[in-house]
Amino acid sequence: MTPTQLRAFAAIVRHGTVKAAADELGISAAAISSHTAALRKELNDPLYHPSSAGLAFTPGGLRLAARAQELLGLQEQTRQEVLAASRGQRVLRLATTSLFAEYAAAGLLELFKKRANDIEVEMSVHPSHRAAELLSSRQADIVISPMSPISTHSFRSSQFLKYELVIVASANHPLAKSRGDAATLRSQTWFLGPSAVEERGATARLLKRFAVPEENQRIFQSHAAAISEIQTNGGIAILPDFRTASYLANGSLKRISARGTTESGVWTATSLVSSQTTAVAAELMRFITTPRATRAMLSGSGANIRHFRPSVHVTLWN
Amino acid sequence: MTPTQLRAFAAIVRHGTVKAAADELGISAAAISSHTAALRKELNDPLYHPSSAGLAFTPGGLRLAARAQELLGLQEQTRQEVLAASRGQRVLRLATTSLFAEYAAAGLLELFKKRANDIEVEMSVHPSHRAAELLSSRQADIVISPMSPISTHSFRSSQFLKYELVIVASANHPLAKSRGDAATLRSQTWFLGPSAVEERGATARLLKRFAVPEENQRIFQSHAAAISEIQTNGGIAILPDFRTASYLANGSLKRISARGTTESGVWTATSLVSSQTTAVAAELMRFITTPRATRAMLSGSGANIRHFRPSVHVTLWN
DNA sequence: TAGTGACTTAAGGGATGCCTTAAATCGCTT
DNA sequence: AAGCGATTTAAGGCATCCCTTAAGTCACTA
Repeated sequence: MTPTQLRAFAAIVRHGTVKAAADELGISAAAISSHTAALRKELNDPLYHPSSAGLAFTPGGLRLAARAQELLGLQEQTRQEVLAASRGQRVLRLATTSLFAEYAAAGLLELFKKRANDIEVEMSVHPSHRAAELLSSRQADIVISPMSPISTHSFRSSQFLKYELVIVASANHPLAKSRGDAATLRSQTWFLGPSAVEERGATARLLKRFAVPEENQRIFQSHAAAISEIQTNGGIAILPDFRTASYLANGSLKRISARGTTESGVWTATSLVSSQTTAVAAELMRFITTPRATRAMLSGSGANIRHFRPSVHVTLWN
Repeated sequence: MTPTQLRAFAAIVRHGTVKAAADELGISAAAISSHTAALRKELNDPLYHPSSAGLAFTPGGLRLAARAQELLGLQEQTRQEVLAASRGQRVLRLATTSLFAEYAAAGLLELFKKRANDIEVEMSVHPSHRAAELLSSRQADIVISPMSPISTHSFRSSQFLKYELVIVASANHPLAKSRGDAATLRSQTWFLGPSAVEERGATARLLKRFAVPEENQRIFQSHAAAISEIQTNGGIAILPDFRTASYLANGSLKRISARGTTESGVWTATSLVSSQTTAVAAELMRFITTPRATRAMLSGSGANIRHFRPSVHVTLWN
């Protein structure tokens, strides 16, 4: 699966014929075909075959078509990023869990970016058990997740923000008035964000404590979407305490208080030791524990236009 | 930038020394070094150099480190996907705009997946101008976006859902009571979702019509997050009409009605012509226009646990 | 100052990649 | 049934890749 082979296959896909692909790349049709042959052998799939209406791709061929383009694009992007980096463009790659990304990251990053105006920040969401792997393979400069700090000869951690998850319901929910017991809570429909997919972490502990059956869990693309659902559909949801104030103040949500309806966690930032990490990452490690940073995370914010590129990708399977 | 070179470099990054990388791959240190030399030449960057505390990577080297791992991972994933496809695993790749992904996709896909239980669905969000490119390069089987249907010899479109964007504010917002004029609306803070980043489309038309200055626009990671902000922070937001009913009913939001505060669009599904597309895609093209599908999109839903893998990636730059 | 350990460069051989032309195969058309 | 257009296979030449061993460079240390 060399780049040349992928380029040839991608050209076939784009043009629909081998000949046109050969013309585009300026080589003979036979050369294209031999690249295909190599791919067919490696992947053990015919990929496509001629038919009356042009080429007919096999399911495997269609999968490869999609990914080939992606692989080549990623390679080109890599080239440009390395070039940009050598020209002095500084990048910070931040990996976080979904709850932090949604409720605390925006405020932190907005403030941090003001301090170093030429910096580019990339934030991606991962399950917390990948933290060490992401750092040591250098896929992220800093990982923020709710784990106990790991201190080895290669990692450096600092805890910077405590939070509590609480259970909330809409103001007119029956449970908002009477204290509910565990069985009642378990039988509710729980409207959850992506953090419910994680197997560890505070959300998972809450779900486990109440033994919420899977059929009572509905998961949404964002925590905000889940909260929005309970305001109209009944049911209950989980929210960090520092984001409840405004809802409680304007009366749109009520907090459910029963035994064990809160669960606390501490967000921890981890990076490689300073000799192995970037200057920007070390700077954020220092900054993240300052009171200003804490205030920014707790208050949150939205980004300004033109400087914000979100990317969403969702997979549903069986 | 061949796979072999990337593997060698990734091993150096993981282990921190050339020798250890050579041992892992079972080749000599000189071989590793020659791979590095090739990369250095191609990318025109030294990538790293020896230092007292192990290897010190250049900024470009760190960028490459991150991407090399990703490239290799994507390649391996491709291999497995092609294999799975040849075993009969069926996949539908759906590309949509951000508004559809958040407000209509969940209900549609949940229902569609019930009809064909072994199917895997991948949904990704893209700007609508990439529709044709995504289809013809086979990166997506179906594109859903608010465009006028394109009908050529290679594409097939059908419009399936009309929607209207309306402007909303929290119930206690001053504008909720009095009719506002354009100047008043323009001076509000607009809390927006990712759709505001697009240069065309209904959201962009609304922002343009009121000439909302950029400093009044705050963009959030999801439309739901933006809506949640206006309930406590004042300001106004944009919402599809079919999602307003529940908010209006429980009084948490009010619709702002002034001249030009609505903008309509039609979501259109586009695929390659049936001879060029997959059976699953053709099936969704038929299904999407049925009344059941319409109802499902308008009512929406969340996915069941274990069958839902969201992925978030956000870039902030200057 | 010589030694040591780690990385890089040089040289060389075997294997593979990539492209060409030429021939073969296959499906469709006249 | 022959012709035609398109794809594939075969054969061969040239370049490149990939690995090895051996020598060179450099920083640190005894």
